[in-house]
Amino acid sequence: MTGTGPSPTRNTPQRAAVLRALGSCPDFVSAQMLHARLVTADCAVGLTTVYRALRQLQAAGRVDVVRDETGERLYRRRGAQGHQHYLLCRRCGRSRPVDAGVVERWAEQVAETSGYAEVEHTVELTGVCGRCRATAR
Amino acid sequence: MTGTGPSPTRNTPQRAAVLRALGSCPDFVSAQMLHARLVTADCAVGLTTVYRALRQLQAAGRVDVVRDETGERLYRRRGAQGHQHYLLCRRCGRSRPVDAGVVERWAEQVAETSGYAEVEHTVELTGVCGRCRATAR
DNA sequence: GTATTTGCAAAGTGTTTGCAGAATA
DNA sequence: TATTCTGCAAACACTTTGCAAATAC
Repeated sequence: MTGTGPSPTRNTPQRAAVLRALGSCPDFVSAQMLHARLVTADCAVGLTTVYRALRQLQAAGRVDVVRDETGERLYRRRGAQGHQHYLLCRRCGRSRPVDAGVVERWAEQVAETSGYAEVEHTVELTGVCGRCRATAR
Repeated sequence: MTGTGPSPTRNTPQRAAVLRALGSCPDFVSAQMLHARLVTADCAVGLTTVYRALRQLQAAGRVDVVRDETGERLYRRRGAQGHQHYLLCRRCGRSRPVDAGVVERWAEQVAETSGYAEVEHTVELTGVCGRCRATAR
C-alpha cells in the first residue's frame, strides 16, 4: 500500500533559495515580501513556487506561521525545539520570542475539561517596540 | 473644531437587521453567512452593507472577531463585560466561552517586561466538539 | 433640505490551480 | 526515462471602494 507517504521532495535551487532567504530574515515575513527579496537579489523565484515552498515547510513544521491584522500570513523559520510564540511589533514587524509556558498549560487544561478533541491553540501578542516608539510618534 | 467625532450613526432597518441576525446566532458567523441568512429570511440586505455594519460594530466593540484557518473573519455579538475568548469547533463552528484569566494576566506581564507598548493579544482555541466527534469520524 | 446610507458593479488583495515545458533523480 | 518541479496566466474567495439613487434626521 502506498499510504500517505512523506511526499517525496526534490532538492531544487528554488527551494534552497526560499529556505535561505527565510533563514536570513530574523523576523516574520510574508510570502510576497520573501518573493520580492528573492527577486531583488539575483536569485529570482516564481511567486507560486514561494507559496508552495512555504506550504511545504509549514507542513514539515519547519516554520511558524502567524497572521497579521489584514489576514496575510507571515512566516518565520523555526528553531530546533518546536512550537514557539512571539511578541510582534505592529509597526516594523520585529519579533521576539516569549515564554508561553503558562498558556501551554492552560490550553492543555482547557482541552481536558472541555470535551473537545484535538484542541489546538493560537496565541498572538502584538505591540509597538521600543525603537518604533522612539521614532515616529 | 470638528475633532474626531464619534461618527454619526443613523438607525436604518438594514443595520437593525444585521444586529438582530447576529444576535440570533449563538456562534461565530462570517459576513457571507450572515448575508445569506438575511437573504433567506425576507429581510434582504446588500453584502456591502453587511460588511460595513460589521466593521462599525467591531469599532464600537460590540462584536468579537476571530479568523478561521482560511483567514475569513468570523463575528459574534459580545455580551456586556467585554473581551472574551472562545473554544471553537473546527467542524461545525460551535463555540463555547472559556475562562482565560490566566492568559490575560500573562499577557499583561509580558507587556510590562517587554518594553513594547500597547500590547494586545489574540488567543484562539480550536478543537472538535463532542457532537462532531460522535457523528462523522 | 442636507448629510448619511444603501447597494450595485468593479477593483483590489493574498492565495491557489491548470498546464506545458524544464529539471531532478 | 519517469516523476517531480517550475512558473506563467487565469481562477478564486473575501473584502473594499466609487458613485448615483434612496433614506433618515
